[in-house]
Amino acid sequence: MTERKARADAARNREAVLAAADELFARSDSPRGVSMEQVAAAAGVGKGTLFRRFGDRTGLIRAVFAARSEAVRAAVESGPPPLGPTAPARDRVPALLDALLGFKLDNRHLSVALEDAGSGSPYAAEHYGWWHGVVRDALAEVEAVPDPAFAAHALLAAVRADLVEHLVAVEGMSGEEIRGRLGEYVGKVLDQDSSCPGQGGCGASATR
Amino acid sequence: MTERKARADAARNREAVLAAADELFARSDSPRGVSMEQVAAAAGVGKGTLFRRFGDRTGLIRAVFAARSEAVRAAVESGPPPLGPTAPARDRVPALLDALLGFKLDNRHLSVALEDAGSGSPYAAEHYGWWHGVVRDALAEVEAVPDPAFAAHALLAAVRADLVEHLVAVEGMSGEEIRGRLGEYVGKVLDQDSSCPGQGGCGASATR
DNA sequence: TTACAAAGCGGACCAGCGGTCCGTATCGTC
DNA sequence: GACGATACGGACCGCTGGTCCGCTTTGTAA
Repeated sequence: MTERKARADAARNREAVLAAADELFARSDSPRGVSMEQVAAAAGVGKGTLFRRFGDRTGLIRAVFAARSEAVRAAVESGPPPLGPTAPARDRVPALLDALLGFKLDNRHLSVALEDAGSGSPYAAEHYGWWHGVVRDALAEVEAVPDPAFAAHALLAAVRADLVEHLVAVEGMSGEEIRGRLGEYVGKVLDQDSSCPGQGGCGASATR
Repeated sequence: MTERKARADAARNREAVLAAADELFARSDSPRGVSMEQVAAAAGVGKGTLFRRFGDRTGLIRAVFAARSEAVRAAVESGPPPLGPTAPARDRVPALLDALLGFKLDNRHLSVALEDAGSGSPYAAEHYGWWHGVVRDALAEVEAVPDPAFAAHALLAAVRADLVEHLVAVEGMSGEEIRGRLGEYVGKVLDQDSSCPGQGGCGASATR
């Protein structure tokens, strides 16, 4: 009925391609170094198949990326605090960014590939729109942030894949280091200056 | 001596190429749509000349970009406050970011072209390293910022060319609007006193 | 003014890419 | 087993960045 009779080989090939592409992107240093022909060969499939199923190179990358990020997405959409929607906004924003950063650290090459995917900017991808919406809405509940939409863009920019890649590969930072710095930075954006008037007023406990 | 006399035609061609490329990138919607052959043709020059002088596509783009940004660079390096080095850091940081944003607004397409220039990430360009250094050093003089190096990366990321392009082209924001929002945002990162109220105050402020 | 190397030029040429196309093999069904 | 629908695959195309080398232009020194 509404169900299209999916052919078995088609489904199998789809999986094979996703797996092969994932593998190749992870292995390769430069995403541009991975050609569609290579992916096809690695998956044991013809080039035509690849393009028919995914449209173009960008479509393939997006599909692989979507498959990989399913878990994080689920955690954000309906997981427990602090990532899930029930968490208080003040806690959720850092958690969201940390989760996204963690994901990019775990899938560096793939993430870079997605961002420089030929057609259109990274901002055109549905993936970005989704993250921006989530972060914006969470920020909107934090009074100290006057412009949630812009702040969301700015914060998300701080975890751009190529920046993360640069910090790791060129500046030699560890994942944990980056997470720490990002946490501090996000905290700075979220905290309201009004809560801490004058200098030296509020000292005391450095909650870690 | 060490100076080789530059041939007149060589210099003339160089200028012609830079001008033609600048023009083409400014006109074209997508930087990838501008081919080296087009640039060569527009400059009235052979393709070989182009590659001999600039090495590769990335080199060309960087050269055009460098020529364009000379003025801003000079203003930052030895201009009057608030952009120049004599300005107090607290005023200079917003000024720097505003200047960079302004430049990207004025040279949107070229900036996007530079960022997605094939070889290497945007972070590999000398241009980025320079900006990062300036912003980092200025931030270091603002006590409220615990990690100038990371904060500089994060702030610079907020004015990435493709983000700016997105805000203008897709979200329909005006240049002035963006400047305003950025100003607010930067202020948020810079403000705030060095200490915070006990409870959940300013995220993790672990001195390492 | 002429002669002559060195510097520079240009466009034919190449390998490789993303993407298309269509004859052929495979699948699911009756 | 037969048959239509569906998916396959790789030859093929246009175009790109980049190379190469015979030819022209330039600056200089006689």
